[in-house]
This record gives sequence, structure tokens and C-alpha cells, in this order.
Amino acid sequence: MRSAAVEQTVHPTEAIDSSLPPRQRILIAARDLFYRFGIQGVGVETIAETAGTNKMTLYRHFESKELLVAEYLSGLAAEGERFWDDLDRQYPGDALAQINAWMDEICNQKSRWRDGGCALVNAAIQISDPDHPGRRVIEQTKRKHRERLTALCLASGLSEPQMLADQLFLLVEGSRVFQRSLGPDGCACDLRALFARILASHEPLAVAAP
Amino acid sequence: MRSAAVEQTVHPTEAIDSSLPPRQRILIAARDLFYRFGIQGVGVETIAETAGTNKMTLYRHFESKELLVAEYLSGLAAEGERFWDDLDRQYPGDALAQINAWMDEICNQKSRWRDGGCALVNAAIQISDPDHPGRRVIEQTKRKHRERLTALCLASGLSEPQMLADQLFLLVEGSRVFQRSLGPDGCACDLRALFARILASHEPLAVAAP
DNA sequence: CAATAATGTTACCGTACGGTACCGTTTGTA
DNA sequence: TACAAACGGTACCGTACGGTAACATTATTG
Repeated sequence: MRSAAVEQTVHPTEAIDSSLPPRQRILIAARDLFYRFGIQGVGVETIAETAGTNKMTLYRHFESKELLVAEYLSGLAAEGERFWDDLDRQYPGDALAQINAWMDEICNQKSRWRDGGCALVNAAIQISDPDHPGRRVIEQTKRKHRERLTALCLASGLSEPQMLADQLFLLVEGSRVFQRSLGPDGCACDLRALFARILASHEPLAVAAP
Repeated sequence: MRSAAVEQTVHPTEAIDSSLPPRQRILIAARDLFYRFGIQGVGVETIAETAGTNKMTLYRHFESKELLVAEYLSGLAAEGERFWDDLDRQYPGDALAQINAWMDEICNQKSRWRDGGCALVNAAIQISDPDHPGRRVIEQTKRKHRERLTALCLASGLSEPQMLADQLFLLVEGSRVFQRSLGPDGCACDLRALFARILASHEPLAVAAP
């Protein structure tokens, strides 16, 4: 990343709360910058400066850039986990409601995810080294998310639950990555309609045409 | 990319036909290396050496790395276009057969695409600069592929063709990117079964349970 | 206050990269 | 054979990056 790219950006990385401990500020900065400019597109120096500190302090908290990346990804994983847990807490025992809430959350992306795709997927593509410590995090997290959705579908009483889960899961993965391919102005597909259609086609009682 | 990474790779980039003109060899090398190690993960020097030439000759044929990347992407786009054209030539007028052949091709990935996801998607994620000359190629190509699939679905006589197309398209995008998130050993979903299920649910005559 | 830990500052090292200048060598072709 | 175009080789420039050393400064805490 040319340091110029930081300055000219529309979101100049709104100042990070300077009362936070440096380590946390660094993670916040890393999260923002890695997501916007890519892992290889951001240098540690830029991260430190964005965090209101310097490279030395960064290296006192993180052994290497690789491990900083791994912790960045772990943070995303934890956030995802929290999201699923909240769903379960919000609609306990009601799998279908949880699925619907999950879909709503996906459609209202702007809040939790920005329009640059799934950060874990992006990282998976930006990290070519198979031994990178972040890869484990990505693989485990993605696997777990799929399993949680599968469990919900199984509990929902809908037909062919495994297929339903895969269909929904891949649809979301595809939708987010397609958005990224089209650029910020490219209008993607109508996810809400697709969700509804898929759910309907998995209704346990076969709904025949009138 | 550490040059060590090239040596230790299992596929040491099987030698490129040295009778080809340098420009073509460079594009072949670039295609292989960009795909395996990422665009930012490969230096021009490595590309030139892999192509059996040197950096100077590379810069005699390509103004900059950016433009080399753009041409790399254009090559992928052209190949995709050829694929769709071949489909139409192979099953002229039979949209459903073309759709099925497309699905087969996707499922037999290993031939045309390797197991590292769609190169265009990967590039879209690896290129953060919105003014990169490769972005136009990516956006146009992805849009066009979606349109071609939509056209086929419209001509197929299946119900709700636009939704069907989006469902299939996003499913494929998601499947390939999910594979990348899981790593080479992670078993993905059963695409064939999902395809069949989706097609069945779009049969124009409502098929009721017996 | 004293002592210790955490942070800031600056300078630096080694390496890799994108890109270019210069010159020698091959190749094709009139 | 002669000449021009294309190619190979090498050295180099400027910059950026990951990472470290050494020291000054501030906070904590007893």
C-alpha cells in the first residue's frame, strides 16, 4: 500500500480510541486495513501508525506479521461464533427462526460485514502459503459455520436438511464473493428472493400448484 | 514469493515449450504463477525466469506489471468466452443441454480449473486498487458469464429462469471459493446433487410427491 | 520517592521488488 | 554477407518492507 492510498481514502480510518491499550488499538487498525487493502497490501508500519503507535510497540505484542494476521483472523472467528451464539440465545429451540434471522443478517450486510466480501474468504485467497498460521483459523471457522447451519437445518424439520444447508451456505459465500467481483456499484442478485424460494422448495409438506 | 517457495513446490512448473515466442511464454508463466502464489506474491523476475527469459524481455513486451496482470486476466476471460461459445456450438438451440454440460464441466473442475478457485475471483480479491486495469476485465467477464447463464435459463423453458440462473451461478461461485477456504483436503459439498435438486425444483410442470 | 515495566523515537539492517540503462549476442531476412 | 530487429545478461536505482538495536520517556506500583 502506498502510504498515499491511506490519506486519499474516503474513510481515513476514523481515529481509534486512544484510551485503549496499544495492543487492542493495533488489532483494530489491522482489522480495518487488512480488510480494505489486503493482507499483503498493508505494511506493519502503516498498521502501527494507524493505531497511534509505532512499529516497535507492535513487535512487542506480536512476534511477527504472520502471527498478527493469525490473531486478526481469530478475532473474526470469535465474532462469528458470538453471532451464532446470539442467534441461539435469541430464538432458543426455534431452528427455523434462527435460520431466518441468519438470512436477515446476511441481507443487512452493511452492518456486520462491509461490502468487500467475507474477510476470512479474502484472507484465504490472499494467503498462498499453506503453512501460514492463519490458514488453520480460516479452515476451522468456515467448517464450523457450515456445521452450525447444517445443525439448524437438521433441527428445522425442513426436508433434505443437509442439502438445504449447503445450498444456503454456498449461496451466501457466492453472493459475497460475486459482489466483490462486480465492484462496489455492481448490483448483485436478489438474495432475499432466493432465500425464500429455496426455503419454500424444502417445505416438508409438498406444496402443489393450485 | 520467496524464490525458495518455487523450488520446493510439488509442481515445479513443468518446463514451458521453449519454441514459443517469449511473449507467449511469459503469459503462460504468469498465468501459472499468479494463480498459485497470488498476484502480489509473484515478482516479475520470477515470471521472466520461469518463462525461460529475463526481466528486460518481459518489459519489452509489457509496459508494467499491472498491464501484464490485465493481460493475464484478459486471457482468462477469452478462455471463458470460448467455453461458452463451444457449448453453444456443441448443443445448438438446446439450452437445457448446454446448462447440463456447463454443470458437468464445473463438476469435473480438475481439468479446466484447478482446485484453487476461480482465478478471476482470486484476482478481484487480491487487487485492492479500484483503478487497476484488471478490474474492468474482471467485472465485465463476471457480468457476461452471469448473463450467458441467464440467457440459457430463459431459453430452457424452466420456471423462474432468472432466479434459477442466479441460484446456479452463486452456487458455483460459492462452491469454488469455499473449497479455497477449506484447503486442498477439505471435502466440499456435493455439487452434482445440488444441481439436480435445483433443476428439479424449477421443472415447469409441478412435480408432486407420489 | 525509587524502581520497574511499558511505551515512544530514531536509526538501522537485509532483502525483495518494480523498473531501467547498457551492451553483447543471436536471429531472421534482404 | 550485411544489416536490423529481437533477445539475453548484468548491473544498477529507488523504494518499500519485515524486523531489530539502543536509548529516551512515561506510567505503574511498591
